[in-house]
Amino acid sequence: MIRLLLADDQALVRGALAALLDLERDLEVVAQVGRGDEVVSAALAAQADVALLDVEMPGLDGIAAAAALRAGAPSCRSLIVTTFGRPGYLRRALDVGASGFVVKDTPAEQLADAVRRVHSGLRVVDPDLAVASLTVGDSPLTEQETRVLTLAADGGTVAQVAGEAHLSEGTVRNYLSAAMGKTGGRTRAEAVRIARDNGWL
Amino acid sequence: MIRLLLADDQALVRGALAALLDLERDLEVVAQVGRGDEVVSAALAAQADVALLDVEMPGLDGIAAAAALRAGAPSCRSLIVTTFGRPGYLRRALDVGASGFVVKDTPAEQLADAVRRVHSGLRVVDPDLAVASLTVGDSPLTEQETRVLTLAADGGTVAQVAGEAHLSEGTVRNYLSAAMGKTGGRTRAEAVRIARDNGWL
DNA sequence: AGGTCGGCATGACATTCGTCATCTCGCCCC
DNA sequence: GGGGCGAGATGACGAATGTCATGCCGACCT
Repeated sequence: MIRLLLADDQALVRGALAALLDLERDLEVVAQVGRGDEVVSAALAAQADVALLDVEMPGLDGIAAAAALRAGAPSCRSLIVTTFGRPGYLRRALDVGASGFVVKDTPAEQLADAVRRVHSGLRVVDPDLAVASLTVGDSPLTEQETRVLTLAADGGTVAQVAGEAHLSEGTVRNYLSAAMGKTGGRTRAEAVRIARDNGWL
Repeated sequence: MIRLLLADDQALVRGALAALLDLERDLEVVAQVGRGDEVVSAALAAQADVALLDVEMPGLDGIAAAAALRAGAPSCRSLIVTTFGRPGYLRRALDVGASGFVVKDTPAEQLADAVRRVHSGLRVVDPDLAVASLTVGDSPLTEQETRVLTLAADGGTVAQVAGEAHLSEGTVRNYLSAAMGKTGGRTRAEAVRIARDNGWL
């Protein structure tokens, strides 16, 4: 009997996944949480074998949660289940010790198999995404560029970003300029979009 | 026995919802599609009573699909099930004749009840969203403003948008300026964000 | 000590943007 | 025919943005 933990911020999806997986004879959902920062404690309390983690979650994102699991509950393997097939997500997830990465586009029948493979120590990776991850490569952005770009992502002015980042206004422009150069975007907004699509944010 | 049609572009979510709803004695999933433009034909072929429609779908979005259902398969009621609780979505969905609107945050147990209520002719509306819809109101943007803002949404420059829209460069700026005024955003990107959050795009 | 390098700031410059008043043209209405 | 009206265009102007060269400073070699 494989003991499962579900982490997804959408209660409906969580419950539906639980229903789907509980249909399998050898699977058992023993915990559900809606926030990333509750994953480790729930995994410990429920003695979960495998954690299904969404990437977009309040508190702690799924990748960070996988890292926390690795540290705090090493016997629990993690399988990232996410809406967005961003190459950077896959790379970061594997870097952090996740055992599997599945996008929500995959047929429902394959999920249980993915869980079993992960539980038996194998790695499960979406093949399309794997090649995308290779062609796109790692994020070319430095830490600061990422930070500034993230702050600028919701459309604030340079002055606002400079204030939030405790940087000079000119420096912010420099970082944004560098980020635009590296992403190939001609505009700040375009750079944000490209970085998002690649999972670099 | 209530016959259900599921429409969601994410196969995993679709399958999971099917598993969840099939647990109920009086519910039966008779069709599943991954695109909005397959909804009507599938509903007719399967003689569905209620259609669960996601908003974000390729081909035709869930709201347009609900409208198409109203016209092409009037005996099938539609229940919008969406990730994003955008007030504008709710309003448009109701305008178009949808019988219910549920966000994916709601507990899984309530979904079956929502389906039953919709089937019996009642309307199901998320109460929080209903008040939000009242306070936010309808989109203040004109058709052109919406179009230009949508084109500008992915970060292109004014010249690009002008080319795609077959408008003068100055006119584009005028529309963007108007859109920023109406949304309250100080920046083009911010206007995009606000319009998106309200479901005006 | 000297040298190099990365993070941050500064200043100057050409574009681009956001704003506004104004003009044209087609359309509807009386 | 005349008057309004809305969509689109134009032009001008100040502010914000994108780009680049340069200066400063602390860290880290050797």
